[in-house]
Amino acid sequence: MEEKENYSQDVLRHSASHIMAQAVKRLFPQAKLGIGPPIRDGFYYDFDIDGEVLSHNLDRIEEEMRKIVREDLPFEKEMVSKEKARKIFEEREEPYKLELLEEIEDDEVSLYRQGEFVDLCRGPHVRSTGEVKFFRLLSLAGAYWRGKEGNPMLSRIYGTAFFKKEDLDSYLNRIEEAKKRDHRKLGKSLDLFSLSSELGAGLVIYHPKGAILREILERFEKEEHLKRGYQPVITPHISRAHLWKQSGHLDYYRENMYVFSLGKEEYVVKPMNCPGHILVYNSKIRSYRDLPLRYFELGTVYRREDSGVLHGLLRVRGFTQDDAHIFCMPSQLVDEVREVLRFVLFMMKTFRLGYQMTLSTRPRKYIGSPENWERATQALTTALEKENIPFEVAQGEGAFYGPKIDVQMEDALGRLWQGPTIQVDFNLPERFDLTYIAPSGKKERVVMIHRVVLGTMERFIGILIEHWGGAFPVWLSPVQVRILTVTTKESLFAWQVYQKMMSEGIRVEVDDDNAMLGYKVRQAQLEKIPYMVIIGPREKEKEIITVRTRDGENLRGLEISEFIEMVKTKIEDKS
RNA sequence: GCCGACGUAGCUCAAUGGUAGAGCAGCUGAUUCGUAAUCAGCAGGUUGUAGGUUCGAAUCCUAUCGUCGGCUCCA
Repeated sequence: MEEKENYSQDVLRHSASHIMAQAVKRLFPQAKLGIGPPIRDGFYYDFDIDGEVLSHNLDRIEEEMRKIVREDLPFEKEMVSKEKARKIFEEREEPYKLELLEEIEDDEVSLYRQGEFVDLCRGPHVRSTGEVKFFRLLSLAGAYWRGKEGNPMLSRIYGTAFFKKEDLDSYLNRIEEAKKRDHRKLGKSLDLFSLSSELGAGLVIYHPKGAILREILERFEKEEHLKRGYQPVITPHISRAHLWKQSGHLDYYRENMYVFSLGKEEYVVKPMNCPGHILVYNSKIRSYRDLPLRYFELGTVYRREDSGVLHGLLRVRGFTQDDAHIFCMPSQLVDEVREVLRFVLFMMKTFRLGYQMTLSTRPRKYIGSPENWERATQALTTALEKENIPFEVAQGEGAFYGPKIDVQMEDALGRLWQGPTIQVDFNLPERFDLTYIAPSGKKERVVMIHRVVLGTMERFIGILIEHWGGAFPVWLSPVQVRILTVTTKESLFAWQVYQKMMSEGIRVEVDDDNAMLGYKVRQAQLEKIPYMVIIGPREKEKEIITVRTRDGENLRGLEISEFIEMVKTKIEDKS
C-alpha cells in the first residue's frame, strides 16, 4: 500500500519535472535537455544552459509551469523505432537525448508528449498536466552530465510536488523547522564553536561550551575503549615523508595532504593514524599469543578536502578520529568485527542515534588476492548476521585495500553522513611487512582492521547537535544547572548552593544579575539549559530551592541535596 | 575542484550610484522585581579583502578569501 503510494508520488513528481522542462524550453528554447527524474523529496531536471539565466528566472519558470498546468495537456505515450526517435531529437537538437538513446538496447523506445514538448522517457506519467497542482521550485545547482567530473556541467533545478496542498505546506514547513536545528546555527547561538576565515576554511575552534562537550565525549570514549581491551597509543602529528611513501599515501593521496619542506627533508602532517600505529606494532617481533592487539588513539588528522565540500562541523579539514587499529590473525577476524559492531551499537544506543549500515564489497581496482577478499567480505557479512544487524550491500564500493562496513547517520535535513566505519586492510600489512610468529614458528601475515566507533569528534558533535536540536541530555549539557536569583538579595545564598553543586561535579552557573526573573528564565531557556534553580526570598529563608526544567515543569520546595542526587543520577544514567 | 547564490556592528537584518541605519547583545544609570524580553542614556562599522570605473561606490566591474545550496570527491 505504502509502496504504491510512493510509486504514484514518484509518477506525479516525474510529471512535474517534464512540466518544468517544458516551461524552460518555452522560455529558453536554446536550453538542451539532460535528465529529469523523481528523487526522495521531489524531482529535478538538468539543462545545458547558463545557470545564471535560470537562477534569475526561477519565478518565471514556475509561473510558466502553472500556465502549462492550466492548459491541462494530456501526457501521451508513443512507441517509436529508435530510428524515428533519433530523427526527432536530431531535429530538436537535443544531443544529450541522442546520447541516451544510443544506450538503449531495444529497437523501440517510448516517448512522452505533452503539447509541443516531447521527451525520451520510460514513464509512466499522470494523465494530464492539470493533475500536477501543488509544486514548488526549490533550488538551482550545477551537476555534471551523467555525474562524471570530466563532463560538461549542466544546470539542475530542484523542485517538489505533492497531491495535496497540505502535504506540500507541511513539507516546506518541515524544511524550515529542520533549519532551526542546523548545527551551524546552533553552534553560533549556543556558543559551542566557530569557524573563522582568519584561521582557514574547515578548521574548527571549540569555545568553552563546545570544548566541554567534546571533553565529555573523549573521556567517555577512553573509558569505553579501556573496558574493551584497547591500548591507548599516542603518535605525532607530523612525520618524515618517507613513512607516507612506504604506506603509499604520498602516491595515492598526496593532493589531500599537507606536505611541507624543512631544509632538505619533506615532512607530512598526518592525514591518518595508521602508519603511526603500525610503527608501534612493528617495534618488536609479535607472537600469535599477543594477538589481537588493539591500539587506540584520539588522533587528530588534517586532510585538504575540496573547498566545495566543506560543511560546518560535518565536513572539515582538521578533525579528530576515535581511531583504532586491530592487528589479528585471520581466524580472529569475525570475532573482532563482531566486537566492534557491538561497540558501535552500544554507542548509537547511548546517544539515541538512528543509523544505517552498508557493506561495501570489492571494487574493480583492488589489491590483495580474490581469496582474501572473499574471506574478509564473508567475515564482515557473518559478523553482521550474527549480530542481527540489517544492512545494505554496496557492490564494488569497497576501498581498494579491503571491504568495509560503513555506518551512516542523518543530519536534520535527512542528509546522510558516514560515522563509524570498519575496514579490513590487505594493503598496509603488505607494505609494512606486518607479521606474527605462528604456533608453527613461521612468520604469518597479520590482518589489520581500521575502525572508528563514533567517526570523528567534529562530525559526531555536529550530528549530536542536530539530533538533539541543541537540547542535550543532562550528561552532555555544557551547562547542566543555572541558578537564577529573583532579586540580588539572594545572591549570597545562590553562591552557596552553587558551591555545593560545583563540588559534586555538576556543571553549574549563577545568574544573580540585577534583572527580572522572566528575563533570566528566557536566557536560560534560549541556551537550552536542562535545569534552572530559582532562588527568591522564600527559598532563601527556608534554605530550599525551586527547580524549573527546560520543558517548563516546576519542582517546588526541594532540598538542595535531594536535587543534587537527582541530577547526579541523570548524569550517571546518561539520560 | 565545478555550477549558482551570498558576504553591511558581536548576532539578526535595513539602506538599488549621493552623509551607513534598526532591534538584540555590550557599557553606564535607574529599578529589587517569582517562571520566555523593566526603563533610560552611551558606545559600536575603512560595508570580507585588494584593485578598478565614477565628481561620488555597501551598491557597478575584476581578482581574491570565506559562507550557503548542489555536483563531484571522500585513502
